[in-house]
Amino acid sequence: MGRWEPDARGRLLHAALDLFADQGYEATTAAQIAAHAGLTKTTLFRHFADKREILFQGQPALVSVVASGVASAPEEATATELLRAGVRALCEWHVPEQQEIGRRIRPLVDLSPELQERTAFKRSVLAAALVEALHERRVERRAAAALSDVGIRAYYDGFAAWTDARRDEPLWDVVSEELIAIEVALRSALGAPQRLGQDAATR
Amino acid sequence: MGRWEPDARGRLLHAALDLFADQGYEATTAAQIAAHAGLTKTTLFRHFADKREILFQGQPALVSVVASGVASAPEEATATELLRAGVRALCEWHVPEQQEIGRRIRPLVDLSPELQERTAFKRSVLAAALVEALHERRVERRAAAALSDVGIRAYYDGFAAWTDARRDEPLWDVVSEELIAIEVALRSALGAPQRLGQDAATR
DNA sequence: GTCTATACAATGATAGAC
DNA sequence: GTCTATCATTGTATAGAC
Repeated sequence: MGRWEPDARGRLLHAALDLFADQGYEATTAAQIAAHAGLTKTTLFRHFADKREILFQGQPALVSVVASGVASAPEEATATELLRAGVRALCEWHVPEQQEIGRRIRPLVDLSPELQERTAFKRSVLAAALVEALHERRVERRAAAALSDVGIRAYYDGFAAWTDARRDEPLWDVVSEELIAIEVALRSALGAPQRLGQDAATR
Repeated sequence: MGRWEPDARGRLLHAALDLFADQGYEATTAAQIAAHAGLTKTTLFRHFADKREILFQGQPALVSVVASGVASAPEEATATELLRAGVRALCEWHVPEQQEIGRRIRPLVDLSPELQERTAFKRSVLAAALVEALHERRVERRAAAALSDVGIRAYYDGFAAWTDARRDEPLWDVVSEELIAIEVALRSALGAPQRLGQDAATR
């Protein structure tokens, strides 16, 4: 044991979640968060580049997770199989504790444009990493880009559904279903043109 | 004529572009920009919510542009036709002058995480608006979401190609080609599974 | 190697005068 | 619509403490 309480980052995260829930994101100052974690503002900014990053800690790792997920797929994998491998790796990186954290973060993001901005940025960085990974496995550029959008959407929408669900279903189960559903919907929308407003299932 | 030079927003934009090109985005203060436009910092922030927004002025309009583009498509339009109508409306909203402005903004964004963040946010807001518009035209939720991603990607990538090109081709021509190319690539990737690493065109 | 104290520049908000 | 002035907060930089 060192001279300081351990896990400064974790304490800052929980202090932030508590204070944000009480006062809202904007009304809470960095100094307040630091104080609640038994630290000073200076130390907070030694651990996190900015106030928002407290809530997104760990996410930088996702870029390499998705990359190695795709890279380690079987040699003979098709483009959609490579996509599944990448998205699956993302899902398996998450530990059950993040279900609870995600549940607490969501309403904060919904109320704060600043947090929405950071979310959108992280998503775009992750999507770009997935495009690169697919392209390196010889998926053509445009296909890689479009498939990446599909996979990232399944991941985010699936993650939201997962944090909402009380059951402790694995994240990948939820996202995998979402991914398949999107692929089906897209194939049908892009395929033989169908008139809308009719129930396609009845034909 | 009033007491002030007209078009404060336009003057601020060009002052910002000049100073950013010289000193970089971060090294340029809001006060400097305001001074170069013959204004004060206070007035700058009356016109723009923050420093970044100087470069993105006008873009809030795109949300309603894409919505009415989709809404005013023919009754019998298919999902992909609705998508094209929305993206086309976006393209036709842009005036040729924005080709030059886009050319000057891009390198700034490439160097500034802060601007990348704002870009990603605008993109996500636009994509969400497109999803809503498609859904209101009875495109199923997941198909609307995935098609929106395709359309927004075509729009952004096409816009980048358009600003790079010296020719004065209409933006929609560039984006339309991109959109079709993505649809083709995606249909092929999602369709009959194909092994990679072979040239599909030679079969 | 992590924490703290202090000082500092810049953003962005606010109140009141012209 | 613009200006002056003041202000809290973010985030940085530096120096040193344990």
